[in-house]
Amino acid sequence: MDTYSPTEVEAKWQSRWDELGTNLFSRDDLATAEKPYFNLMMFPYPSAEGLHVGNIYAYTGADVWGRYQRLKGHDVFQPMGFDAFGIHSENYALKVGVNPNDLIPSNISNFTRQLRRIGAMFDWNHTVDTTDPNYYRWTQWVFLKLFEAGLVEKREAPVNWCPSCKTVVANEQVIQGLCERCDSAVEQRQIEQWFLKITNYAQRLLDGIENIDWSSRTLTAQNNWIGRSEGADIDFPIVGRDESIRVFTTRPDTICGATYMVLAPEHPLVDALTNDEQRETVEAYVEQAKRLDLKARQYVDRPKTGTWIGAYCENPITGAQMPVWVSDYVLIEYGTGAIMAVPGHDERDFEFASTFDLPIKRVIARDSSNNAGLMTEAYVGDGLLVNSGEFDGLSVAEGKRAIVQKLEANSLATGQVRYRLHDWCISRQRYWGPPIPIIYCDDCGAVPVPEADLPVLLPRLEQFKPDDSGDSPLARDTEWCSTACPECGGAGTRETDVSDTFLDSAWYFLRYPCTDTDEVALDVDMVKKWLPVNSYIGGHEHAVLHLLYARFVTMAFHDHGILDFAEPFEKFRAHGILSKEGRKISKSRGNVIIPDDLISEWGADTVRLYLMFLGPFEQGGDYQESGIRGPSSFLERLALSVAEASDGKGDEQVLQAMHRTIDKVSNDIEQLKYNTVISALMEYLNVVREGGRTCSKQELEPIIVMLAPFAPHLAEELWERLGHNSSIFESGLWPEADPELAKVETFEIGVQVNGKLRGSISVTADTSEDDAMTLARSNERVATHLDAGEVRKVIYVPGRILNVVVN
RNA sequence: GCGGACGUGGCGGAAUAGGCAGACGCAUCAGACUUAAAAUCUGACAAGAGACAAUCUUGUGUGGGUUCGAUUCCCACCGUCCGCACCA
Repeated sequence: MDTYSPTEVEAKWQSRWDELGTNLFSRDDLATAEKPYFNLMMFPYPSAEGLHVGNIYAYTGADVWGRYQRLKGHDVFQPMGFDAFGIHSENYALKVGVNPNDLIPSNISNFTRQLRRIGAMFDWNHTVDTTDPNYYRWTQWVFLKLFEAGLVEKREAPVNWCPSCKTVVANEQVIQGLCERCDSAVEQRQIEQWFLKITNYAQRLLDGIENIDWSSRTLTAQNNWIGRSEGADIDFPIVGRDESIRVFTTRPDTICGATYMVLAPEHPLVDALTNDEQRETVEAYVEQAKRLDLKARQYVDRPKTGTWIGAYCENPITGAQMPVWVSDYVLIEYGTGAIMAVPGHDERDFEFASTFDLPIKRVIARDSSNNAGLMTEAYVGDGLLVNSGEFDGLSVAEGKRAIVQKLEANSLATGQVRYRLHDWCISRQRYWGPPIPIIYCDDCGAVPVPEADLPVLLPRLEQFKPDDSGDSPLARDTEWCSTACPECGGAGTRETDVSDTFLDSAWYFLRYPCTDTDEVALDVDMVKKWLPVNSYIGGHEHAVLHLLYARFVTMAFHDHGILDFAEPFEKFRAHGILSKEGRKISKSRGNVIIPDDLISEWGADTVRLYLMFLGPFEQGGDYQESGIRGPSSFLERLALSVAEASDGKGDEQVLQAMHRTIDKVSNDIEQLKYNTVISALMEYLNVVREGGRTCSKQELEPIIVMLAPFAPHLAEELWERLGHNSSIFESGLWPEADPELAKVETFEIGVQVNGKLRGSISVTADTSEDDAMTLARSNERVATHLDAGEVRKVIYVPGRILNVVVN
C-alpha cells in the first residue's frame, strides 16, 4: 500500500528532526526556555547485546509522556546518557577478553543507533557517559564536596573473600556461598573502606517522602528500607564486672520476660566475657560464623546456633541473673550488636530458647484467659503486662513508657530511635570505575585531591583482572600510584579503590543541563532553571538504592549550599515489566525479542504503539507475537482515512464522539493508562469509518495530534499531508474537549427487576422517575416481569440504572 | 516469615466515590471482493438449556457477609507475581 510505508516515513522524519534540530536545545535555548519541563528516564548500562525490548518499553513510555507535555506547550528537555562504569561491564570485558576502554565506545554507538531508531525525542546535544573523564571528573568532585561536608568516612567493613582466588568478590558473584569462578567457599574479611554517611539523613529521607509525588509502592519500599524503629537502649550490668552490655529493644515492656542475653559473634565483649572453660567452644563458634559469607549469614531458614560464653548479666528491673550467649542470629551492624532475649514474645528468641532449653516466660497476656500455662509459640500481639511485678496490668504502650522511665531515672536506659538503613560503602576493589580522589601521605594521612587536580584519570591497564594480591588492580600500576602529597608535597600514594557505580548515577540528572560547560560541574543558572526534575520514569528495581542515593546526594548538596532544592525528583513513576506469552523474558529461557528485527518488520511507530497497547504502563504487559497486527492495521486505516478525507465540515454526531474521545484520552494519558488511550483512539476511528463513510479532515486532525506521542513519525507525516507545514510538535496543539459537545444527551440505561437486567430504556439527564417507569413499562419484557408481583420499591439513579423491586 | 501488588472469555486486557461485565485488540469461524492468495470490508464469538427462535439459568479464584443491586466494599481461605530477607 502506498499510503503508508513505515520505513520511508520514519527515515524522512528522523532526518528532518535532525536537520531542523526539533529535539535539540542549544545553550541559549536552555537558558531562555519559557516553560521548562525536564523529562527524565533512567539511563541504561550499554551492554554488548544492545537494547533490550524492556528498555524500549520503558523509554517509549517515557517518551510518550515527554511528547505529550510538549504537545501541551512545554519546552521539554529530554536527555539520554550511558551508565557505563561498573562490575557488569568489567565482568563482560573479562569474559570476552577485551579491555573495557575499547568495548564501551562501540556499545555506546550501537545503543545510540538503536535509541535513535525508536524515534524518541532525545536531545543528543546533552548526553553523558559516566566513563568519560569529563564526566567522572565531576563524580570525583561530588565525592570531594561530600568529604567537605563531613559525610565521608573511612572504616573497616566486611567483604566477601575467596581464599582460593585470594580476592574480594562482589555479592552477586557468590553463588550459594561458593565463589562463582572457582567454587570454593567464600568467607568474610574486614578491610578498610570508604563510606558515605547516608544514615545522617535517615530521618530527613523519611520525612521527605511526604512531599514528593511518587508511585506509592516505591515510597513504601523506601520507607521499609530506611526502617525506623522506636525503642530504648538499655544497659544490663555484667555480674562480677564494673561494666554492662547495652542492648537496643523496641519492646522494653517485655523486659521482665528476658531470660538470657545474646551477643553477635563480632561483638567486642565476646572475647572479654568468655571464661576459660568456654573459650575453646566460643572461639570455634566465632570462627565458624566468620567463615560464612555475607549472603549465607542472612538466610532466615537456618536453624539457630550459638553457645554460652560463661558469663551472666543482671536484669535491671527484676535483678534476675541471665546467661550471656553468642549467636549469629544477632547482627553486629544493627542496634548495639547485642540483644536481651525475650523468648515468650519474640519468634526468633523463642526458636533459640527452644533449641537450647532456655526458660520461656510470659509477660504479656491478650486477656486473663491466656496468662497461664506453657507457651507453645511466641506471643507478639498486644495485651496487658503480667508477671512483671509493679508493672502488671499496664498495656503494652503504657508498659513501654513506665519501664523506660524507671530505668532512665537510674541512668540505665535512654529512649532511642534506630534505622535499618546502613551507611553507603562506595569502595570497590576493582578496575572499571572512577578512582576515589584520595592521596595517602605518611605525615598527613588521607588527603583529598584538590579540585584543580581533577580528574584523577583511570589509567589504561592491560591486566585489569583482580589478582591474588588482595589489592585493587590499580595498585599494580606503581607509577600511577606514586604522587606528591597535596598538603606537604612529600611522597604520597593514591587510593587504589574505585567508587561504586551508584555514585555515578546519583547525580547524573544534575549534569544533563550543564554539559555545555567543562569549567564547572554544575552551571548554577541552568540548574536553577531546569531542576528539580519534573518527571522521572524508571524501573521499580531501583526503588531503594539508586533512588535513595540520588535523594541523599541532593539533600546533602542542598545543605552544603550547592543546590536550592532538597528533593531531586518531583514526580516518579515506576513502569511495569514486559513478559512474553505469559513468561518472564530472559536470555536463559531463550525468549528474548530482538528490537532491530521487530522495527525492520513493522516500523518503529507500530512497535511503539503495540508496546503501549499491551497493558497499563505502570503494570507492564504481555507481549504476543500475533497481537502487533492490530496496531499495525490501525495505523494503515488511519493513513487511508487521511488520504480520502474531504475538506467539508465534520458530521455533528462524529464530532460529539470526537470530543468525548478527547476528554477520555486527556484523562487517561495523565494517569499513564496508555492502553486505554489507544483503545479510545481505535474506537473513535471505528466511528469515523463506520459503514465505509467518507470522513472530513476536521474529524481527523485531533486524533492525529493525540496519536503523535505514540506514533510520532506517522503523525508528522499525516499532519503534513493534511496541509500543515510546521512540525506537529512545535506549537502546543493538544486538543481541548468542548464540554457542550462531549456531553451525552440521550443514553441507554439498564432496567433491572429485582436486580436482574430485563431491558433498557432511552433517557436524558433530566428524565424523571415517573417518566422512566412509564418508559420501562412500555418494554414488553420488562412489563412481564413487573406484572409477576407487586412493585415494592423503585431505585432510579439518573443516567445510571432503574431497578424495580417486585414481589 | 514479613511487606506490597494481583486473580475477569481461547489469549492480552476494559469496566471499581457499588449501577447494562467482557470496551479495544489478538486468535478462531462464516461471508463479500478475487481466477486464486494476501490485503481490505461485513458479521459471529463466556458457558449451559431452549423449536438452536423468543427467552431462561449460571458466570469476574473459593466460601461467607453488607446491599434494591457487588468484578468493585467487608471477613476467611486458595493461588500467582514482585520486593525484603533473623533489623531485636
